[in-house]
Parts: sequence; structure tokens; C-alpha cells
Amino acid sequence: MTETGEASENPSPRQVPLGADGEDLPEQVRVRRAKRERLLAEGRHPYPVTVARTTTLAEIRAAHPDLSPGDETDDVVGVAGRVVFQRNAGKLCFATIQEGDGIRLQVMLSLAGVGEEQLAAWKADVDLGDHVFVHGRVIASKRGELSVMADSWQIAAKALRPLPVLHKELSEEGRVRQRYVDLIVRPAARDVVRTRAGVVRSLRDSFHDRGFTEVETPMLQVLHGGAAARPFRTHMHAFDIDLYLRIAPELYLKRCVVGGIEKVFEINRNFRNEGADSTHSPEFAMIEAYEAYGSYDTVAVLTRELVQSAALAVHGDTVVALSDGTEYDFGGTWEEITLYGALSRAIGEEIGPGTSMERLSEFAGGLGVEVLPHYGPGKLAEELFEHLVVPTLFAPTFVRDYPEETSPLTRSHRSIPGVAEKWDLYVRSFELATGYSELVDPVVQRERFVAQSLLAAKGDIEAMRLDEDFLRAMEYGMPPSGGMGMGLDRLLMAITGLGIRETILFPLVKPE
RNA sequence: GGGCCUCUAGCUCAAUGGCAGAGCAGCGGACUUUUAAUCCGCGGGUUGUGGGUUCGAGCCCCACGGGGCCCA
Repeated sequence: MTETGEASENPSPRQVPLGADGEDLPEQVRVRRAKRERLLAEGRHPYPVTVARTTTLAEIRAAHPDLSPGDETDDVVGVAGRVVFQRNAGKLCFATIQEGDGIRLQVMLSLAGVGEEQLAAWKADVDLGDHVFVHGRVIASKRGELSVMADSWQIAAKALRPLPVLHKELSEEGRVRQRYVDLIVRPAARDVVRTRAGVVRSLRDSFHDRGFTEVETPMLQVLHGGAAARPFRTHMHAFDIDLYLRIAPELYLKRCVVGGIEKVFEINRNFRNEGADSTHSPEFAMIEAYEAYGSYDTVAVLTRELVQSAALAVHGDTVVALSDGTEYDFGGTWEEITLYGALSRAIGEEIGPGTSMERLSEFAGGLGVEVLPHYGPGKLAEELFEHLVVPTLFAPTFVRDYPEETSPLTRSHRSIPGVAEKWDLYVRSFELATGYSELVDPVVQRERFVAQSLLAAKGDIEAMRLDEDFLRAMEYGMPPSGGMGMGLDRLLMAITGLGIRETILFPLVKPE
């Protein structure tokens, strides 16, 4: 690590490492570095190993809920926190300190309490943003503010950069690039972290309650599979082979089901080498689950219950408050439509798996939907659906029975020719989850992979590759199964209304 | 990939083509009950980078880079 601050190759003026030549540093950083040096010179360490903290600020607030103005207690405590406000009068100094979860408490330092030397040192050494330790009695100030009246104090950790203005929001770029600062100054940023943790815990609880087993499957894969997406590629030197970061765990979770882990789930990261915008991140967390002797109907119920439980866990209600101030209702059972049925209603003409490429292309032309060379009628119908119907899907809606052509890992519908037993779940017009009756016939699966290879040859960079080991596993016999996948970041977006960059703690940003 | 907007002090933002400013933060001083403390005084800028037009550019033009929004 570069604690001593080696200069990087091309430091921008805003991000000069603190160990670099002092001349280029902002004035306030120079001042704080000088204070650090002075503390060291005086033998008062700016970064002590530890301080004698006895209680948290939250515990003090809980223990003394109703002191009257001017009350003093015999409760002697050692507290620590980051200084977020300072009000220094001549012989009496006030500061508001904040601990990690945002709880704040006032500390007071008086001439009578700490003596002339320590009071002068406080005024000279403490800056906004410093971590300080204060020892003293719990009191209420004359204005009734719960406080610790110091008998001694100590720097717990000196901050060398000034905090941003606490009364204005950081710019969006600042929030994302320096999330640690965002977390210090913006309570909503901390709330998102807790909400996300609550959702993940709720999901695991829901799975465990239903007898599912959690597994972790490879992220580095020799072949990428389980979804249609462009992968990240890397190289393993020991074997001298190219590897891919996984785009989905599906083919490994199915191997688990073959092996007898009949109810299995994974919550983990996927990587897709595509653009980044308000609903897409190159790395994103995914929930995937498989259930032997289930179908796309049983996993639809599972998915609804997962989402409803998560909403209950973080909002206490299936009607959730979104960040824009509106409410959204996840309650009850959810609407189900079929892809071809909804598309036919939108177009005003019966469309089905048998509708010709020519006819579909006519509609596409009229709507300005681009037809790429590798599109078949199924893919084009799906594109038309996304263009015409998806924007109207506000309430939670299961869209069922997708074209076989675009669903190479899904079994054909038990009674309707040309479509597969697959649904997508839409919430506020974005895709939240997908579910299948899994294709378990290894011969048909091989045929589907071969068809995908032909698409790849025609230039579809998202087409799937043939995975012989996966097919071998299928040939040992996979029980009839239902499977579902849901984006965790999107689930957060769905139940909070936030953008994906707010739900991910450290989203990828271009280097400065 | 295309279009539009944006980048100014540590932070958030101003500034008809004509002396680069404010609030908070900082530095010096006053103040023993403050709550974004107050009062007096003072510093702080390669206006994203590089070109160009102009007597004169933060502002106009071009290129590049970062960010945002919309479209594909």
C-alpha cells in the first residue's frame, strides 16, 4: 500500500497523494498535515492504537432519554466519534460528534473541566472530520442538549482532508467516486447499505425456510454459458488458457441438481461486458434458484414470495415507498399475460409463433424497430413486444410463454407448439426476474446449442457456446425442474426506486 | 455508436467577451451554554487538458478527457 504516499504517474491536481511535495496541496490539506506533524513532535500521537471508549453514542442516548436542561449525572463515559460541527467560544467549546451509523452527540470542553492547556490544544488541533475521544460526565446543556462534559480528550484519528459542506448534497460524480465521503455526510447513503443487507438476509431466510441449499459455483469458467451476453475474458498463466468471467451460474447450478442438490440457490456476482447505464452495471449480483420437480409455475410463486418478503423486511409492508415519493404495491397475486397474446392485442392482429418473418418485419419497419441479420421470427417478436408492450407494464406482471427460438435452455411448452415454458417478471417496465421449466432432455439440449452456434457464426456475439461437460451431466439424468433468476441490484431498485448506481456501493467508474 | 447538457476555491455554486466572486470550510482575533453558533479581520484559483479567434476568453470556435440525460 502507498501509505507513505508515493506519487502516482500522473496525479490530477485534485487527487495528489498526500505524501507528494507539499507545494501542490490545497491549503487546508497543508494545514492539517502541519497539525499532524506538530502532534507527533509533541508526543501526542495523531493515530493512537486505541482509545478508552466505554460506550457508544447510541447507548448514551438510550440511557438518558429525558434529562432536563442543566441536569448533571454521575455517568462517567469515554466516547469517540467524528467531529461534524464545531462551536468554539472562548472558554467553552462545543462539538457535535458522529459515530458510524450516523448517531450524533454533543461534547463540551470547558476551561474548568479540562484546564487551559487542553482547551487550547483542542482549539488548535481539532478540525472538522477528525475522530476524537472525549472522557467525562453525561450532562444536559443549559439548552437541554444531551452532552458529555469533558475532563480530558484525545485525538483518535486525524483527518487530513476537509469534509465537504454538510448542508449540500455532493455532486453525483462525487458521491460515486468517493462513496466513503458520501457515507459520512449523507444518511440516505447509509440507509441504502442497510436496506441492501436486509434484502439479502430476507432472501436467504426465504430460501432456507423452503429447504433450499446455498452453493457457490465458479466465477472463472472455461466456457461462459447460461445466458445470452458478451463475456469478459481473462488469461490463466499456470495452464496457459483463456478463461471467462461467468455471465450466469445456471449451467453449474443444474449440475448441482443432477447431483442431487434438488433445491439449490446462489446469490453472487455475474459479469457482462456491455454498457453501463441507469439499469445496467458490468458486474451485478444475481439470485438464481432451481427446484427439482418444480416448473415455471412453482418458481413464479417462489419469486413473488421472495420479493414480497424482501419488501416486508425493509418496509414492513408490501406497499413500498419509492425514492421519488410515490408508492408501489407488490401485494396480492400478480398479473399474468402471454407474450404473443399481449403482442397481438398491441398490434391489433393475431401474432403467434407461426407468424412469418416477412409479416413481423413489416410491423418492425412501421415502428422503427431495427431488424438485425441474425434475428429469427421469435427474436423479432420479442423485440416488438419490448417496444410495444413493456413500456405499459407498470404493476408486477409475469409475461409467459416466450418463443422457443430465444430460450435455448427452456423446455418447450407442454401443449402450445413453438413457445417455451418461460416467463419474465416486469416491474415498472423493467425486467426484474425470469423463470423456466428447465430443459432436461440432453438430446434436445444439444440441438439447441448447435442452433446457437449457427447464430454465433452469423455474428451474434451473445449466442451461447456448446458445453460438452454440461451435456454430459444432463446425460446422467436431471429431474424435471423449475428455475428462476433475479437481479439483486434490480430488486433493490424495484423496492426503493433508486438507480442502479445508488444500490451498488462501489459502482465501476472510469478512472480519473 | 449518435444527439444534447455539463466541468470555476477543499465542498456547493455565481460571474453581458472587459478587475474571477459568494456561502460553508480554512487562517488570525473576541467570546463559559452553543445547535449549520455569532462578531471583526485575512488568505485561498493553471476556470478539466491542448489548440484557435480576439486589443482582450471562465464566456466564442476546434480537438481530447471526465460526468449526466436522451436515443440506438
